[in-house]
Amino acid sequence: MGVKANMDGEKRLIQARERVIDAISQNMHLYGVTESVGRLYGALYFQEDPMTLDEMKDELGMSKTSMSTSVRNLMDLKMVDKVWRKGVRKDLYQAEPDWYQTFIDFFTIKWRAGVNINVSAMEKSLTELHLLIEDNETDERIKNMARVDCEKILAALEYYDWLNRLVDSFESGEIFQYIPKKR
Amino acid sequence: MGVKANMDGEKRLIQARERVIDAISQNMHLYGVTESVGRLYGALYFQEDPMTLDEMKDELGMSKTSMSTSVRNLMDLKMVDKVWRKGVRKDLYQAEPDWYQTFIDFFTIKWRAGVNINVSAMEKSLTELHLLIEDNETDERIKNMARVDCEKILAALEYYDWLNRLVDSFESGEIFQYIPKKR
DNA sequence: AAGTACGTACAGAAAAAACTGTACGAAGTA
DNA sequence: TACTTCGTACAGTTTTTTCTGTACGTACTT
Repeated sequence: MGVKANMDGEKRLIQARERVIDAISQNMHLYGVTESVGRLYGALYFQEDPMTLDEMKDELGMSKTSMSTSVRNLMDLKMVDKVWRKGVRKDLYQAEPDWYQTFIDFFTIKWRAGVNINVSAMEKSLTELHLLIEDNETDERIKNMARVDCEKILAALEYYDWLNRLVDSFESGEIFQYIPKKR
Repeated sequence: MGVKANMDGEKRLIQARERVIDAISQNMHLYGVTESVGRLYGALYFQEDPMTLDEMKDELGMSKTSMSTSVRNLMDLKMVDKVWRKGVRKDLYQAEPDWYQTFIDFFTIKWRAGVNINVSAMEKSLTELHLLIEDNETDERIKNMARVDCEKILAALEYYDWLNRLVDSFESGEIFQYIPKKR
């Protein structure tokens, strides 16, 4: 078997990987993750061993600084873990291989953040609107607008309660009772 | 009741709205939607009547061009509908008020797009990897790597099948059997 | 048919973000 | 203790995205 054939085989392998990595990063980009960060996750996913920052930098042809921030980004999303290996001084990172878990972590993190932002703002505004409605000084027209706004906010809060319960069922794995992993 | 009190009431109302609108736009920003687009959705949500592009432009203090593209953006996400009103020549837009539906549309659109991107890339690469494995010319080391990659891709495809079924349960409303709207 | 209002394509300007290189602190090594 | 190695904070640059103004096609009005 010639060297040429090997080279070719390796090239074909890399190309097949690259296509999938591109798709992964495009996909992640849909949810506001940089394509570079997505490619890094893809590279880590296919890499057999955990990688150091320097290896990532060589693999993606980017600066070490970028690798540092990108990998931290992925860690925040729980898509990558730092691993320890005896005798290795550098930090090692590996991709979380369980995509079910990755999906759940990714969205529960974001959804909970969103719920928190919105619920606290809405509760605060709701209180203010009630004060406004109960205030005798308030113009009747304004009162009516405030009442409508209260209704809208209450409807939204009800939805956020639902979203919270959805997230709970993701986190607890209860969702897999309803939508099983394997058909 | 003095004019001053009215003004004040209106200001308080607007402030309460503004806080919620900010939270909404921050939230939407988490998923890669521009903050301006988010604020526009928020404005439409609280506006009692459907709005024209010119009204939006005045409300947000931005160009009409931006309103045109932003509102189209929101329509693509099914967060805003164009409505028709007798005798009104301008296009009118209103926010979809049902947040359950908005949530479902938003994520099913994105998830389906992601599934399609990834599944087609993975199937193509999977075929190529199988050819590589079956090719006698291929170096054994490469074959082994290809086998590992195949496993990873198959695991991912299984996950995408699950995601597709999850999306189905969102679209059909079946999810509300498991996670009911009201407690 | 001429005039006006409306929405959007497009090119360029402004703003935001992603990325890099330098510098430095922490932690290991000799 | 002096010397490396490593990771990241930060400032500045590059790239990308967002936003605006102009211009034009369509459709309504007179």
